[in-house]
Amino acid sequence: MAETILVLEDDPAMQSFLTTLLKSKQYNTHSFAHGISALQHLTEQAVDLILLDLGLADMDGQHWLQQLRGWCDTPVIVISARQTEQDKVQALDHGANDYVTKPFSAAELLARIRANLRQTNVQQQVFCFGTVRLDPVQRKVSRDGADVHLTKTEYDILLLLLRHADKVLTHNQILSQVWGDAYTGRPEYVRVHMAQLRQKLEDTPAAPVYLKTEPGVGYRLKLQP
Amino acid sequence: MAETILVLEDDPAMQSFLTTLLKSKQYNTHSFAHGISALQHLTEQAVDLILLDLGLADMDGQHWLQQLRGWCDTPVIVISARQTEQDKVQALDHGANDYVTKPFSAAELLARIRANLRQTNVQQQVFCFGTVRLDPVQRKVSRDGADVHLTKTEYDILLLLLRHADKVLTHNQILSQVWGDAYTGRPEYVRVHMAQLRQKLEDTPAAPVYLKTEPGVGYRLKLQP
DNA sequence: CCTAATCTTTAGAAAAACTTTACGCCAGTT
DNA sequence: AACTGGCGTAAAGTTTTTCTAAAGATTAGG
Repeated sequence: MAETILVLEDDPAMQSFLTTLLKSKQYNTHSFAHGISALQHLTEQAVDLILLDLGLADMDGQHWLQQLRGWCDTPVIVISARQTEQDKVQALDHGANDYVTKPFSAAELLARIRANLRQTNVQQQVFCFGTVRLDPVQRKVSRDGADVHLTKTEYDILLLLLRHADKVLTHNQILSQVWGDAYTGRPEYVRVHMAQLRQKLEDTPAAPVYLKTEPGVGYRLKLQP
Repeated sequence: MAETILVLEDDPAMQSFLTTLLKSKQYNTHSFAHGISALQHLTEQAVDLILLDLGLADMDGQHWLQQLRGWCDTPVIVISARQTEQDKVQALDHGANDYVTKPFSAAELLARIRANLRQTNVQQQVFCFGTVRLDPVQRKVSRDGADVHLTKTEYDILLLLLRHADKVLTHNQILSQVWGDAYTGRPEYVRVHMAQLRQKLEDTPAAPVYLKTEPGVGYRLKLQP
């Protein structure tokens, strides 16, 4: 499953360079030129990593970062032409996870992206809840020790929920991660497949203990009943 | 509570510089010149962060890192005189969290240390008042340690009040933020849901201590009773 | 102290959201 | 060409949430 990276960069040439680079490595990208619209997007949909150019036109990048950190822990890599020590220290203390100065090499940026994504994905081999186990390496799911066959869609949804265990995922987050951005606004797709997952994984599908509905919002996978 | 930093560096002058710098910032330090002894130490005692000089005499730093990552997730900041892109990419892909090239500024190194320590301490923002806690990441609310179920509207109102704690929010501000601009002028919507919130969160809903009414204006959430 | 406006609380109606099942289509397989 | 499994669609039935309305309490102002 591809990770999603948000790019906040107001220079069109640079934005295009970054998105092309990221897409060539199979990342999903969401690009924004304005701080406001990026923040708005993040409130609606979580991403796995953020690339932030400090030199934004509409607001100060440092200030943007500070604001974001009030409520969001997503890793942020700052990209900036400014090389002074003070800029770096300030950005890192405002919550940046890494700082890259222009000009930078594409390979180094990609490596730093990988390093920052890695620490998010808790290097857990097997995900568990109740008697259910999901092994992402073997792409296998079992319940009470017996293998359970999941379709690709079901598996993708379950893995997404497990990667964000105990958090609520909105219908649109699930749709865009599993089906693709073009499918947002079709919550019924998710519902049908959630019903299937409950049939296969819950003791009492009609009264689910782990795969919980959050009416009006989305779904949450609870690790504890 | 001071964090402990392990320094693996075989140049005595550099090691001394680093430990002095770290101690001046109240970090505990454990210094090693040999990869083997550092590994040995780590098996016995966990540290919060590792500073690794790639130019070790007794073994290759890249290889040391690779070995460590087999069983240990502690953040590693690599320090190296080698500036080539290939070295950086390799170290980051072997599990380094950050890469600093010599010569570096002390302030920048300290800032990067802070940034890397920060992401370990899962310092997720949580809003609190009385015994009530709201975790915006998990979208969960608890009271006296027990989960409290809030509907979407109730949750949205509470989060809005918490984001503007101790300030008065007018009915119309709440309506436009939670329902949308088209709903201003219907204060009764807010009232019914505020009553619900009090039922769920206040000890004596009829005499609220936190969710206060400002007659004629709106509501205010007081952080202190 | 009286009045009008504002507010709390409850209950039930209405709306929205959700679950579940069934069916037809499509792609890949036999 | 028929079979199969997986998916999207639709519809019926259920649950949850929200809105409405009304009765009683509180507040602000004269």
